[in-house]
Amino acid sequence: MSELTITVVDSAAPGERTVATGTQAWELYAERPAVIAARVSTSSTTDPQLKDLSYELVDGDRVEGVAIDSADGRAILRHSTAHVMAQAVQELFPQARLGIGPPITDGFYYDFDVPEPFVPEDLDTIETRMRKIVKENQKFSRRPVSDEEARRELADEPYKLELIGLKGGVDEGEAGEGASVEVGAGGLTIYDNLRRGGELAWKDLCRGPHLPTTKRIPAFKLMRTAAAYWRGDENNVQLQRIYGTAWESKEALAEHLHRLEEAEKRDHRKLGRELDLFSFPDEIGSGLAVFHPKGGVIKREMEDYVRQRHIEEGFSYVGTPHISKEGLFHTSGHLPYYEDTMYPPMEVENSRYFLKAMNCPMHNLIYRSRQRSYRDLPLRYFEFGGVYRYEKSGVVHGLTRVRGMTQDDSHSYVTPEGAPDEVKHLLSFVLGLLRDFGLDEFYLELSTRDDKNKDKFIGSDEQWATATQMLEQVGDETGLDLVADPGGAAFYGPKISVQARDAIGRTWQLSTIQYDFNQPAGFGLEYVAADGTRQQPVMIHSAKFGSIERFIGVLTEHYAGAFPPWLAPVQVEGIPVAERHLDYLAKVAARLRERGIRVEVDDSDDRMQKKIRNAQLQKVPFMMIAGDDDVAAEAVSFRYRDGRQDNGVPVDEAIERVADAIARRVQV
RNA sequence: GCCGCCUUAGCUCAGUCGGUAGAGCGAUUCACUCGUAAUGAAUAGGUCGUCGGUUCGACUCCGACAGGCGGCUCCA
Repeated sequence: MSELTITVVDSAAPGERTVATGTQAWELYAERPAVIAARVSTSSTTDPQLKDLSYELVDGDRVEGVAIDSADGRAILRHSTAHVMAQAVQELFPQARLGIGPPITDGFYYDFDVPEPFVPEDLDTIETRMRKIVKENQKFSRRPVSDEEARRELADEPYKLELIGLKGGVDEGEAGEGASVEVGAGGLTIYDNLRRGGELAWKDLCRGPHLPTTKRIPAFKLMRTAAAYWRGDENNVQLQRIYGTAWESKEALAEHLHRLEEAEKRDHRKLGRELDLFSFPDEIGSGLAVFHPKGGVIKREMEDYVRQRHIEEGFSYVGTPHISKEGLFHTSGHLPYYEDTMYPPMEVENSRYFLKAMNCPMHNLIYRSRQRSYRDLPLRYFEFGGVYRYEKSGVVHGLTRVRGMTQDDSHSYVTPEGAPDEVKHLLSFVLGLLRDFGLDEFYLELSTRDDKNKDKFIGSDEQWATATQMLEQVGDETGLDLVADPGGAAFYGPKISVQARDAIGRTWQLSTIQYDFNQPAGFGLEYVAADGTRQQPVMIHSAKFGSIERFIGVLTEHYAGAFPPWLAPVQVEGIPVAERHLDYLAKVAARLRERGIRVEVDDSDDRMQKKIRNAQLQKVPFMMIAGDDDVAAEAVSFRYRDGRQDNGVPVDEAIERVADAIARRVQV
């Protein structure tokens, strides 16, 4: 039994004191957890319930209490729940062999090798068994073992044996955030689940830490099953994975499930149908979006604004075709890397044509169409380029992962010395644009070359180092968090990408700024420098939204379909109280239309309450209602999406109010 | 691409043991003319995803394909 010291933070008498050591401490902890006032957050110390839920963090021989509602605490809770699940699975399916079972964001999973995949009913059975194990209050008992002992004890677990062989090299935490649950690093440990009286119920090779006992799991639920490749490699066998979630209280679990429901309500695929924005007809093909009139409005408004902003920032709007002979993609260097993600080529008059998957090669040809001087630089091209990528069938997802998309693609050609300024300029431009669309929480990601697989990337060590360093510096200057993404670079150069957080806290990779020293070489791009010599420009790729389709999907979820007025497909819905007010509203609507405002008047024979409901469900920002009182006063009555009302607003003022909200691009 | 699940009216979904189908919403028509989230009635609407197989008979069982969903892998 390892040495154990329990330290206590007493809120009444500040300072730590040791209350027990060794076996005595273990017993004290297991039997009377509430006695141990653990090191919990200020808000929790007054809550006896939370105190009771605090648990130990095993770090060598030292034990500290940690609040169960902290990030670390939840990770340990979830990992412990994963153990309980694995125990339940092995009790019910003795043939099941164990993979790994780490905590992830909001939950946990455990992988199993089973003869038959789990069916939904199995989850219920497993969950029931888990509740029994929790109720039994089994003790998680840590036991350091030698390699040999571990091999002997886990002889039936081939995957665990493989992990032992990789001691120190496998990190279960890799699969998600939260506690890093390394197997091995400092010698192996086995966790025994002991029933009352010390009878061994189950064991697992694991570094821990865990809760003291299973009863300390307050609330959990199994979510779904899925297949996953062993150790994440598609050449390996697929194991059956069960996902679950666990929380510090029943309430927290309920809140989590509620959040999932809310997220589901804003799913752009659902809203896209309900708001009649877009569809994916089977007849056209997977991942190929069709925009309906209302989605078309959003797309057009977006594109118009984005085009205007690019022109203001010194870009020239260009246009290029959707297909090209294959030679172009050889010149650019793309073909060997991406042929399997391009649609198969078509043969025409002895040439092979590809649907383009990127626009840069064509922009390079515009650059090369005449001689360029250093005085011309930076030269900036921009277009909405339709590109097609033959994504694997299993990855297509609504508008966020499609096979045909419109990239807001731009390329800046600069002198090598001018590159840092250009990147800086692009970065601030991008962030400004995203803010215009209501996104204002960001962090940056710096994607660099994978130094272990240098052959996957073109260019010299020095080129990569210089470019990477430059991007890093510019990224740092924004003051935003800069997260490293080793190996995530394009084959032609490193990139900075902007990750934006949406209204419910999810992050999306949107803009990318990519440094490219390779395509200019491949295309033989040059400019005449001040000294008359020919020099090679640097090319900087940038997409502000990645793709228009994807961004519309993200915005739909961000706004939950309630687009700000300037983007709303219908900006004003005219609702007559009775049929006799229709003519009056039609005249008001005509005046709105003169101002370029998108207005509809509901002339159906529904009751006004129903019309309001319909407009509300369509998330129209302004409902303009007119009845006898309004007609008499030459006024209208507003109802907004949040239910606010504003009665008897004079027509002139009402029109200005709507026009103003649209012009200012604000949310209402 | 891989694993599992799913596909019935425009939408959301029922459909028992293999004997060719139902509801609500929506649509259409009629009546009602109403002050801030659903007025009432009637009518229409289906090769049960597609193709093939088993069967006297297939929405139902089997297979292939297409599309979708959840993951894995991938994401220039």
